[in-house]
Amino acid sequence: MSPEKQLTDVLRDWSEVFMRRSMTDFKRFMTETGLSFPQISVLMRLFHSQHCSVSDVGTQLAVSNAAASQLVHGLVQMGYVEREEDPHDRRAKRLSLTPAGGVLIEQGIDARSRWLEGLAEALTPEQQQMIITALTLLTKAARATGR
Amino acid sequence: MSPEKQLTDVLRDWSEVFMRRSMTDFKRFMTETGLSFPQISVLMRLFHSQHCSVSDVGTQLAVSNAAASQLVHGLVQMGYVEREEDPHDRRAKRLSLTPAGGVLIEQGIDARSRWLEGLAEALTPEQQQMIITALTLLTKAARATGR
DNA sequence: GTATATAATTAAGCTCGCTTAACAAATATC
DNA sequence: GATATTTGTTAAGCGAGCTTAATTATATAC
Repeated sequence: MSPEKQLTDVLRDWSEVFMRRSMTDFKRFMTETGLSFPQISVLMRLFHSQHCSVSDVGTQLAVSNAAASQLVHGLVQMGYVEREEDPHDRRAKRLSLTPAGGVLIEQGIDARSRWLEGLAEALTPEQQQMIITALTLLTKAARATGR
Repeated sequence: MSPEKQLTDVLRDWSEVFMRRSMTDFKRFMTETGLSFPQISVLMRLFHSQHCSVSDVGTQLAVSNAAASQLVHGLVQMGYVEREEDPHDRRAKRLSLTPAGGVLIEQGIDARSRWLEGLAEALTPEQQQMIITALTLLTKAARATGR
């Protein structure tokens, strides 16, 4: 078997395990928090880049501004998101997570981290080192090919 | 920085890149096929284990049997799923993908494979070899810790 | 200064997928 | 063989999220 084929295979294998785990984790997170997929998407977006606008959110979720606005409205009422006027453009709103919103998303991230830590524990230091090097390469390559 | 911490960090980094890519790919797949998230979930389930029942589908998607039945009904009408009587229990139906349904899901899988292949090409043979070894270890560890 | 474009919101209406409840048919249980 | 359980389906109704269209307020272009 060619190395390329072999690599694609192990990548696909790993993807499958990883995706399955992620999906079940995500579903659990949804039921635990009572939030929907689009709602969590918005919170994640704000977690990674604070102070974006309503239209930014709409663009990223590929929905209309109206839908984004409604979504944000709900999250504001739940106390997870704050809206404030953009000082440079008073038409626009700068969105950000409230402390409660931040805590919520961090809890989701922590859950995954714990799984990853458990994974690390199951490996010898040499194996860990190799995986660190390998994943660093892989991530770099993925970022380079990403749009 | 401890190796465990370092490993968790690179894993998280990789997760982020991988998840972002997967999400956008999945969304594109949804719009291209015109299928919803639950519909695709059903097809995926049938792709990985043919001949399961309606209640199996409901259990896996964590919805009622009624919802599963309706979902399946729609997919049958679209020509992606077949229902046939279970020979051992005439109450139950054995579900399976039609050829059209199989082709559809394979297209989705192929799209991801092409991305992974692109990744492989960007690496030297030595790097590829190391990643193969590393990911094999990681997948094995992940399967072991999986519930 | 007037006209046009942009940011966000609101309202009305639609589709989906979910639920519960009622039901039919086949199977298990006793 | 009578009763209870399981499997799947249908009907009615609900809520979430999307769309388009209309509205308001601000910013930009000429």
